[in-house]
Amino acid sequence: MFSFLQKYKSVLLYGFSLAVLLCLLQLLEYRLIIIDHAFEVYIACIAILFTALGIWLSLRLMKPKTDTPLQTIVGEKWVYVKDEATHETIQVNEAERTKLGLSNREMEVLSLMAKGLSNQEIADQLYLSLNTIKTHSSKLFEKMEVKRRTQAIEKAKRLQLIV
Amino acid sequence: MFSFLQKYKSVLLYGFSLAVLLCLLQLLEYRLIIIDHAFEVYIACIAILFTALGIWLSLRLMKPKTDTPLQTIVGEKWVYVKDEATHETIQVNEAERTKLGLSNREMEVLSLMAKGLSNQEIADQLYLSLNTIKTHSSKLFEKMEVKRRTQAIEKAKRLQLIV
DNA sequence: ATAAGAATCATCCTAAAGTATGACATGGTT
DNA sequence: AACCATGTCATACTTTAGGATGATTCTTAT
Repeated sequence: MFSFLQKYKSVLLYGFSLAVLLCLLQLLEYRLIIIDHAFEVYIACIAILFTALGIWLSLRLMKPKTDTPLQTIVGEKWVYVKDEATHETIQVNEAERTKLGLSNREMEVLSLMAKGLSNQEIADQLYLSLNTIKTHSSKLFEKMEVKRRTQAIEKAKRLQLIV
Repeated sequence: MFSFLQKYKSVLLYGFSLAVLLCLLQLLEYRLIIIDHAFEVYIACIAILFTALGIWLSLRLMKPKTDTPLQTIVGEKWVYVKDEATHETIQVNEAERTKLGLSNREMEVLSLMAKGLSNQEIADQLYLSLNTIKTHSSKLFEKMEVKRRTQAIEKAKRLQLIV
């Protein structure tokens, strides 16, 4: 019963406000029926009002589909980590990281990837060989079950492995 | 004069149909005023009609030109999304978009890139040639002043061009 | 009516990314 | 001591990405 109300609350609200509006119109009707010439004005008012209602309604009904975010995760462990590059504390989803079994270096490479660096640039930044970065990224993709660095970035951001 | 008609033809059309509708209502009015009890029905008809008009109007005015049909977007799972330009995928930060001068197709390609798709997958998705996607992405990088797709994704997310 | 931009596709070429495999060193675990 | 995960690097190879340029069609704006 409660969930029913929850689910259809918007519909009920629309219905209710429509009813109220109609009641108001009824009231107006008896007031205006005396003034014979005001009829057209009355009709015009109704027309405008309900046009507006229609617009409002459609705008309302269009929106709700968009605000369904991907991550509404509850009850997970969050860890605060200091970022060497920017010295900012960043939130990382440690649970997902251990689940995927990503090592420190792999995380480091991943976050630099997400910043848009090429493998060569990552190698320069970490004072490593290009081949090493390739190895890391290959293992990374394997563990994350993705094929490309762009997929890795997308998944990492979605799982809040990186920020 | 002709271009004026061309430009505002939709507005004029709306105005014209509204006028016709009102004339019809006027006609109905004189017919129904005799049947005293049908007044409420009359009002209800008007209300429904104009609500519908409002909905129709707002739908029309919301999406003027983008006639991109139903799209299938690949990720880890297959999701069917109706891309209407105003919703989730495109046009989050319109100001930045126009500042960079990104076209509709470029935005579309950009958002699919950010989902982790390869150029070939994007081409398949949009029923376009691989070469076309390459052209789009090249122009995209030029306009965004980046060198790689990962940089484009990073910048696009930072500027909220995409979600 | 013409110019401009958007969208499409092609070819040729280079750079970067990604795969596969092997090797070696190190630090912690059993 | 033997084992294992991690990290490092290399070679060889395939695939994908990206740049440069040109051409065509279609819509839109001046």
